[in-house]
Amino acid sequence: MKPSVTPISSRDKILEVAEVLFARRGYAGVGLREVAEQAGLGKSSLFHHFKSKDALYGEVLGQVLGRIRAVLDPIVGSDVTPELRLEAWVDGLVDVLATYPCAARLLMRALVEDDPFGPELLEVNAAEQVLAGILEGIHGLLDDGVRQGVFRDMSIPHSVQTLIGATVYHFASGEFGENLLGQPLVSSDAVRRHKTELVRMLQHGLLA
Amino acid sequence: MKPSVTPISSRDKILEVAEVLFARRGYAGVGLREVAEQAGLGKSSLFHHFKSKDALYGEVLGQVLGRIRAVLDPIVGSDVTPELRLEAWVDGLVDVLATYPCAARLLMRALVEDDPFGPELLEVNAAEQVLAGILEGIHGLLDDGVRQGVFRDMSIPHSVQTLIGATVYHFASGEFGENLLGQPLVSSDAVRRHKTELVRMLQHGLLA
DNA sequence: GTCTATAGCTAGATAGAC
DNA sequence: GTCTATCTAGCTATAGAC
Repeated sequence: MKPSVTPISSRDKILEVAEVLFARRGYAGVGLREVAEQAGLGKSSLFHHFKSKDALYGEVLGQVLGRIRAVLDPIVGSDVTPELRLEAWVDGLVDVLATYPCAARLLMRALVEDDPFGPELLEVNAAEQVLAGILEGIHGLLDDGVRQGVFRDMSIPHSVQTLIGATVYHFASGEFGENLLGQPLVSSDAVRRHKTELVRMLQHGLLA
Repeated sequence: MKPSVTPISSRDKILEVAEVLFARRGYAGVGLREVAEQAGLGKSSLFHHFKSKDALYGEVLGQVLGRIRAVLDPIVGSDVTPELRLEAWVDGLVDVLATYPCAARLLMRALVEDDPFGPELLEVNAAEQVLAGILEGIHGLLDDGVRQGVFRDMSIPHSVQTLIGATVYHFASGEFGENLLGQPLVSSDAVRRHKTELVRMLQHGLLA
């Protein structure tokens, strides 16, 4: 019998704990000592797997963005009306953000940074590319809808911003959001509710 | 003749530069050495005006939240329909975020923190109170609208989150948002457009 | 691939002269 | 109210033994 928990490589373990820590306290708020401790390694051993803190951060970000893109790409490429595609896009994004609770915070932190992705670094540029792909997808989706007359005329960039804000921020809001809601952000009830509210807002606004 | 630029106290100068730096790089990303330099003081002199970095951060946050609340409180207390009040609320919030470009970033960073406001500290608790007041205002506004039948039935906390995300995130998105829009976030054109898009979304959603 | 040791620097905060 | 000097502790990163 194989062990029920597959042992993972040190590299993956580092990525795993770094993801949690960067999400919780941001790039500058995390020291590699703590990452190493939680990964069960000496601090210096990190540098065997990642050549710098920036590189580690870039890989963490790229990994998270990759998971998101893997969910959204099939949706924007699917063969249904823009209206249904948008609904599925929101549904998929909310699901993936609720599934990986670090994702929203990492992404929100990155988007709010001055220089969104840090230095000119291989790992970092890769992450940027993935994000660009995601944006292209939702931009194209909205554009389709407008050109087919399904969506009203709109400023697509502003609507993309609104979509990001309404979805990513919500799951990035941590304790604050949970206090507001009175329940965990990722509880199945809260997730369902949030989807409903978003879709209704996108379809008909707030008016009765 | 008095000088055209009123000289400000060291204390105010410190708050001024700290606001910019905390907004740009977050609490952990800013060192007091840099704050002191930009304020034209030695590092130790900061501790004469603020007893710790936490206290300085708390005051910066409280000041910014105070400015926002000063704009929104009269609006939620005004004597018009919930629909018009919500429109004015969005209008006012967007204006104040566009007027003080640090505000959105500081606020978004604070909301995404684990522990939204840091340690149990006098200055920090004050900031929390101001935020609580702002939230109470918008909550009451939405509640009024629902009870009067002007707004559809909704989860008010989720809608508050969506409103925060759609407004605060947008102005906190810095370079990323400007690249997406192709123009400065706070240009009068972009601000006008964003207001229009938000109000239309809140009123009628995206559908044609 | 992991370790100890350490370099070189910066952090927040304090003491005490002026 | 501002300064210099200093403390302790943290940081990223490297060198080199095992």
